[in-house]
Amino acid sequence: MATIDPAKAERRRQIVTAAKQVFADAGYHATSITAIIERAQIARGTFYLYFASKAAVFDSILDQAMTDLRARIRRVEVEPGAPPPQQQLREQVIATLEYFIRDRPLAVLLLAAERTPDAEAAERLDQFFGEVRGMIARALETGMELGLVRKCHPELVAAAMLGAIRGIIDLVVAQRDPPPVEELVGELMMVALRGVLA
Amino acid sequence: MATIDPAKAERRRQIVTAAKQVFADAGYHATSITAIIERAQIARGTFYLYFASKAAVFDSILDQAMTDLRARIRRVEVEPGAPPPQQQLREQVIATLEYFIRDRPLAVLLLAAERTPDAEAAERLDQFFGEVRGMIARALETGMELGLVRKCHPELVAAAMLGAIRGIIDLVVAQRDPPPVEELVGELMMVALRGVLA
Amino acid sequence: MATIDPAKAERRRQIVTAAKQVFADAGYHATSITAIIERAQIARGTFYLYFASKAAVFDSILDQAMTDLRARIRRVEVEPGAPPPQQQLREQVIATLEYFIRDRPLAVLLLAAERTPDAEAAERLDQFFGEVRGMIARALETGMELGLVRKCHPELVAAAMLGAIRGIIDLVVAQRDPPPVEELVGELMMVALRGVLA
Amino acid sequence: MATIDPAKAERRRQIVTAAKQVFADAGYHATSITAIIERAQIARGTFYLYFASKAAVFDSILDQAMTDLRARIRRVEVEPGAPPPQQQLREQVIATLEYFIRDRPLAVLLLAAERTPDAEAAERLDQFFGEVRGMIARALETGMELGLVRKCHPELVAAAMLGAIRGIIDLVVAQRDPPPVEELVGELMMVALRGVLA
DNA sequence: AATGAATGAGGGTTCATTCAT
DNA sequence: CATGAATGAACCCTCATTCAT
Repeated sequence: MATIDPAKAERRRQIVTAAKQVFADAGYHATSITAIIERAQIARGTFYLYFASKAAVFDSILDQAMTDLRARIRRVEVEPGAPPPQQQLREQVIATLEYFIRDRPLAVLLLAAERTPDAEAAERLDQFFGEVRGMIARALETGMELGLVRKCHPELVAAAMLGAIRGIIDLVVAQRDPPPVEELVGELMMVALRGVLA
Repeated sequence: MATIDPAKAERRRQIVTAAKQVFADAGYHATSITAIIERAQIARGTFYLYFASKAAVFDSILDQAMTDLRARIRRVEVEPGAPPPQQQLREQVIATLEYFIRDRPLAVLLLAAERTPDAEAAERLDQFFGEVRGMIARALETGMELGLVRKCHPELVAAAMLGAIRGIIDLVVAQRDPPPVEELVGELMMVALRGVLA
Repeated sequence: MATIDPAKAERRRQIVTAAKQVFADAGYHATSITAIIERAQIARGTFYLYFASKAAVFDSILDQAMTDLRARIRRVEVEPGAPPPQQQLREQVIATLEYFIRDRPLAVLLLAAERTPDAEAAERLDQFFGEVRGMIARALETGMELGLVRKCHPELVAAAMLGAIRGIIDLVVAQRDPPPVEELVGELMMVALRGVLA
Repeated sequence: MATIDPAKAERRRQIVTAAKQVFADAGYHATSITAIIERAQIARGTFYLYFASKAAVFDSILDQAMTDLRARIRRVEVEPGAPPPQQQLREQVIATLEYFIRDRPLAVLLLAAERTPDAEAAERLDQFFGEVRGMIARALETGMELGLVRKCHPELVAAAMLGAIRGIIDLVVAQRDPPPVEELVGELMMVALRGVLA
C-alpha cells in the first residue's frame, strides 16, 4: 500500500499537466480550480484528493521544475582532467534551454512566477534564482582567478547573464518554431564571452 | 467635453498614483478596488467615474510607462556629426535605468507584470518589448554594416541584451541600496560589448 | 456619519430577525447563509456588509439576548425596606418568561444553543448560564442564613431550579397557545418553594 | 436474510460505538463520516453497508438510548402490596441518572441534541420527552387522587420537574467528578417534594 | 460630480454518498 | 463483503461593479 499506485501517480500527473497549462495561460491568481478540473477532465472533489489546495499544485509544479533544473546545473569544475570549462558551460546551457523548450507551459509559468501565491513559495523561487546567479558569479570569480575572465563585478555580471538566458527563453517560448538549440547557445555564449564588438 | 478640466485631471492622477502603489505592492489580482480607493481617499463610485474598470487603470498605468520609456529610447543615429554610437547607447541605457530606479512601484509593476489583466494589454506589453528588441536588433545591424559589430544573429542577440538589462533591473529593484547607475551601466555595456573573457 | 443611520440599523434588524428564525428552525450548523438571505430578502453580499460571518450574526443574537436577560435578572435584595424577596423573585421570573414568550425563535435558539459555533461563544453562553445559576445559588444561601430556606446544597438545587424554568419554557415554546404567564409563574414558584407534597 | 449474523451485528456495534463518541465530541453536523470510519477502523464504503446515511447512525443511537431509558422508567404502581411510591420514584431517578453518568457521550448527545438531523428524529425525540413528561404528570395526578400530592397543574409541574432533572444532568455531565448519585437524587427529590422553604 | 449601500457571479473548499474493483 | 477513489452539490465568503441618492 505504501508502494506507489501507478494509477494514482498517473492521475496526479494528469492534474499537474492540466494545471501547468492553465497557470501558464492565465497566471496563478486568474487560474480557477474550475479551469484546472475542466482541463484535467476530473470532478471538483477529485482535485482535492490529490492536492490540498490551488497553492499546493502550484508549489508542486514549481518544486518539480526547480529540482529538474538543479539536476541540470552544476558547478563548473576546473580540476585537471576535467573537460574545458567552456564545454561544461555549453552543455549545461543546452540542457537548460532544452528543458524549457520541451515544456513550454512550464517555462512560461516559471519565468512569470515572480508574483507567486504564498510568500513561502516566492521565497523558494527567489532563493533558487539566487542560487543560479550565485553559481554564475562563482564561476566568474574562478575564471578571474585563473586569468580567463577579465576583472568585473561578478554579481552584477551574473545578473546580466542570467537575464540574457531569460531573454532568450522568452523569445523562444513566444515563437512557434524556435531556432535550433545549438544556434541559440552559440549566440548566447559568444555574446557572453566576447560581446558584440567586431 | 474634450477640453481638459484641470480638477478632473488632478483627480485622475491621484487615482493612478494610488493604484500604482497598490498594484506594485500586491500585484494586479491581489489588489482590490477597496485598497485603491482607500489610498486615493475617494468613494467607491468616484473611481468608476474616472475609470471603467480595474483593468482600465492598470492599462493606463502600463501605457503611461511605455510612453515614458519610448521617449527615452530612440534609434541610434549614425549620421555624420552625430555623437558616437556608444555614447548614444550609454545615455539611453542610463536614462532607462534611472527611470526604473526612480519609480520603483512602476518598475515592479512593469517587469513582474505577471499575467496582465486583459489579453489586449498583454499584447501591447509584448509589442512594446518587441519594439525595444527590434530597436536593439536594428542598432546591431547598423553596427554590422559599419563594421563596428561582429557578425551575429541580431534578433537573438537583441533578446539576450534586453534580458540582460532586465536582469540588472531585477537585481537593482530587489535591493534597498542599489549601486550607482554609472557602475551598473559600465558593467552592462562592457559585457554587452566585450563579453567577459580576459 | 458616526451617528447611527436609521436605515442601516433597520437593515441590520431585518437580518437579525431572519437569522434568528432560521437558526431556531434548523440550528446553527444546518443554517446556511442562503437560507438567511432568502428569508431576509437581501443579496448575498449585503449580508456580509452587516456581519462578518455566519458566526458573527449568531454571536450578535446571543449577546443581545444575554444583555436583555441580564437586565431582567438581578440579585434579590434583602435590605430593610426592600420588597419581600418572594415578590422580587416572582417579578424577575415573570419578566424572564415574558421575554422568551415574546420572542419564540430566540427562546428556541438560546435553549438549544449548547453546541455553539465557536468555542468562544460557547464559553460566553456557559458563563451566562453559570452566572444565573450562581445568582440562584447565592439567593438560596442568603435565604438559608435568614432562616427562610431549609438546609440544602445550593449549587445542586440552583441547577435543578434553573432546569425547571427551562422545562417550563420548553413546554411553553412548543405550544401554540401557552397558558398565561401568571399561571406558569405560580406553579413554578409553588413547586420551587413548597414542592408537590400535600 | 433476517437472521442475525453475529459478525455483522458486531461490526454494527463497532460503528455505533465509534459514531457515538464522535457525535458526542463534535455534535452531529461537525461530525464527518471520515471521523467515524477512522475511529471505527473501517473503510468508507463499509460504513454505508451498515447504515444508509449519517443521519441513520444518529437515529439509531438516539433510538437505542430512548429504548434503554424507557426500560428504566415505568409508571409508578399504587396497587396494594407495591413498594411505597416515593421509593419507586427514587429508584427510577437513580437508574436514570446512573444511565447518563455511565455513558457520558450518549448523555451529551441526547441532551444537547441541538437540532436533530432529520425532522423525523426530532419528532421522535420530542415524543419521547413528551412521554416522560406524561408519566410524571400521570404520577402527579395519581398522587393528587390519593391525597399525597397537593392540588396543582400536572403538565406544568411535570415540565418543571423534568427540567429539574435535566438541569442536574447538565451540571453533572459538565463536571469531571460528579457528586455521588445518592446525593443528587436526595436533593432532587427534596426540592421536588418539599421545595426549598424552611 | 460624488457617494457608498447593494448586488450577485464566482472564488476555493468540504464532505456525504456512490460504485467499480 | 469490503474497499477507497471518484463525484458534485453545497458550503462560506470576496469583490468588481452598479445605481439610487
